[in-house]
Amino acid sequence: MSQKTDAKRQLIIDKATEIFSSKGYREVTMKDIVENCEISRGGLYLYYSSTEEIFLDVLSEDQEGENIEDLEGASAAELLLWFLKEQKREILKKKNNLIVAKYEYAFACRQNGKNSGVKKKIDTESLILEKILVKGNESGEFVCKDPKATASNMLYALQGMKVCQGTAGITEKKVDSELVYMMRQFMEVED
Amino acid sequence: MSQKTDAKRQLIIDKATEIFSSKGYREVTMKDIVENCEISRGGLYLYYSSTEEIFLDVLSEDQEGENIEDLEGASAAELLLWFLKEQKREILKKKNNLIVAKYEYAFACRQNGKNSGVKKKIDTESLILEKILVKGNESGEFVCKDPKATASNMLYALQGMKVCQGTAGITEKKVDSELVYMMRQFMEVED
Amino acid sequence: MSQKTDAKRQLIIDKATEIFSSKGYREVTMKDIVENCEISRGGLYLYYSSTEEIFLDVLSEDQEGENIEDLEGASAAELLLWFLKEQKREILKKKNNLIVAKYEYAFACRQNGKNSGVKKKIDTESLILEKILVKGNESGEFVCKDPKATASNMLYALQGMKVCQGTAGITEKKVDSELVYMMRQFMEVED
Amino acid sequence: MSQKTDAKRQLIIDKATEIFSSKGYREVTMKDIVENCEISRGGLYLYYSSTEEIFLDVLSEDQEGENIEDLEGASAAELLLWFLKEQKREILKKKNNLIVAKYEYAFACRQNGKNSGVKKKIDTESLILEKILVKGNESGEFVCKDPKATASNMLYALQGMKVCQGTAGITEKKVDSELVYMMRQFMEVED
DNA sequence: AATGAATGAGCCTTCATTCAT
DNA sequence: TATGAATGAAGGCTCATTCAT
Repeated sequence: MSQKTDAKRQLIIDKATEIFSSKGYREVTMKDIVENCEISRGGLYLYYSSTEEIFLDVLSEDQEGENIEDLEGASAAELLLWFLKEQKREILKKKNNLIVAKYEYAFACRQNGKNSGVKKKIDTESLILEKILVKGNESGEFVCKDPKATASNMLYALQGMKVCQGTAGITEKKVDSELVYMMRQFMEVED
Repeated sequence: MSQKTDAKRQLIIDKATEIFSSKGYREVTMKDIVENCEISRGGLYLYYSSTEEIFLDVLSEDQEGENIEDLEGASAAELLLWFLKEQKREILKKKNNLIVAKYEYAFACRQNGKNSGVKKKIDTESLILEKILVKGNESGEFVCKDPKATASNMLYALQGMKVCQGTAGITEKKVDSELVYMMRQFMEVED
Repeated sequence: MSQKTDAKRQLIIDKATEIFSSKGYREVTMKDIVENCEISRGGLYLYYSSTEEIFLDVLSEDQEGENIEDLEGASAAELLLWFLKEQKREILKKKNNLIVAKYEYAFACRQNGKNSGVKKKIDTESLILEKILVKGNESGEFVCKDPKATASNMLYALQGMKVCQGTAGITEKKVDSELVYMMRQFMEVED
Repeated sequence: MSQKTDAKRQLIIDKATEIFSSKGYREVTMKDIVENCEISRGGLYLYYSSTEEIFLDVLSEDQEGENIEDLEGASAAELLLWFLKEQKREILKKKNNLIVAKYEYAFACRQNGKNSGVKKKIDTESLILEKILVKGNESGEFVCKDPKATASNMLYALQGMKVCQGTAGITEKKVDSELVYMMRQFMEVED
């Protein structure tokens, strides 16, 4: 019954998302998962054989639906705003915020010599941002001498905010002012 | 004998530093420590009663000697260079790099409602950097409209690089170009 | 399977009863229990998470079936004999005698500020005995001026014998002569 | 330095008495002793090599000075009062009450097949009490048909009160009324 | 005599994983 | 598929006891 199976799998992922979001990655045990999904110990192993496997599915699920908005024909400024809004949403998300879990997972991968996909994700985002900046330059919306460097710098700052959210915490106001600061480097922004 | 005791304690901290640096914070067990220091299970408990206690001492030790350089009478540019050099050193440090462990600890603290001291450290660094920028403005070395915002932005970017080092990895070249990018915002930099 | 589970639980209680009866309460470890039931270290924790929990179940089990006899319509003398016979049985019981364990547990509880239930048990027994004495007075079987005080005194003496059994030991003959002594205070007893 | 040695030994016994009185016998560790006496771990072993050894010395010390009163030429009633007062004192003693520790020790001994001396102590007390009763009979102070049985019964009741003190607790009023009840069996007592 | 660091055994508890049903 | 009892390894912690100084 693939359908039934999928429903079960989905249930696991949903509950696991909550768990990873509140406990991070390393702390979560198979027991945690079992006790929160309506499933038996043995049953869970029919679907997943480690917290890592589960986490990877949680991640895929989490990334789906990020690009839902239709941005065909959008201006560079619109694209940029959308991009930063997404970033802001991720940083400030109250429920099911996986930032800490992601970093813990990435740390664990690096220590085990595995590839966590973080590098790839950063590279992708970097490219997107760079393209947006280039487009803005061309359309005259932005004035950005070195789009590559600017994109890179922005991404590091965004990562800094994310990690800050997982440690000291960060307020929406702070995030906003940081985003404004970034944008001012290449465009006019009203406060 | 306090001297002997201190030597032992130092040995523990030294070995623990290596361990935390290679395994991060969460994964490390008292057993790991025991097996790497020439000490017995019970013996370790004479000095420390948890990995957290050990880690906190490792941190103190790690932070000692950061400010050794004599910076009396230095110019703003010199101070800034020193500050960034310290940051760069921390990011790229090959041996005993505690970045990952620090973040894992900070994450764990946040989850347990403890204070990891990260916020305080960031605030302090932010203040230092801001003062340097103000000083540079006054001496005419820098042109920086909003030192507070600039300092904040730089620190996030630095944090981003640190966390990147713990996940995807980062090259010296990349760090350098980021630092140059930052500095260009308020001063002339040759490549 | 609840049935299978119950069987296991019963096995644990049975073995534990033997252990507590031979080692008392304080000395018994989870390891002792594990090694005597055919169960694994972790397995035991599925049923009980401390020796105290196990002991409390051992006690309940031990007290079941104490009141089996049908005493409806019995005379005061019959009731008294039944009561004392029960006490005698408890004192002299060869197998699975939990007297020492009970006292050790009660001591431990007192030291920890917990309620061991001993007081309640004594109060209950005191009341039962008193009622029997009153009934005997009314039916003319006994002549007992102060049933409350007599009941209290008898219970202390019985407790004294119990504790004596756990320390110096006591013979059946001795118990019998004590019981006879007590009864003579308010009724005719042939040797 | 036998003198110095004795002082140290005395210190150990004094502190140990407090400890045994608050923790009972089984729970007390060599560590407890060490930490409460001003002595080193190794030092303690120069005097005693187990908690049992220490406890036995604590007991001897505790029993010394029990018979200080001069009872030469006392009447049976006086002797009895003195005896019961001593018992009452032991039961109600607030500070350094070793009742629980004694029972725990006696239980432990019985389980190990050792002789705890409890039996001997009871026999001795029984004999003393019996002699007092006989003497009272002869002087006409008491009317007690079977002094042996009465003595035995009284001692069990006293033991019952002691053990009760260690478990449920007992009030002075209760002890008093029990003592009065006992005495009424063979003498006139005003309330 | 005295110290207290050091040892290692022993018990506690939790967890990933298996397996009979 | 699904269950959940059972296992045993792993790590945490404490304690009696020893030993170099």
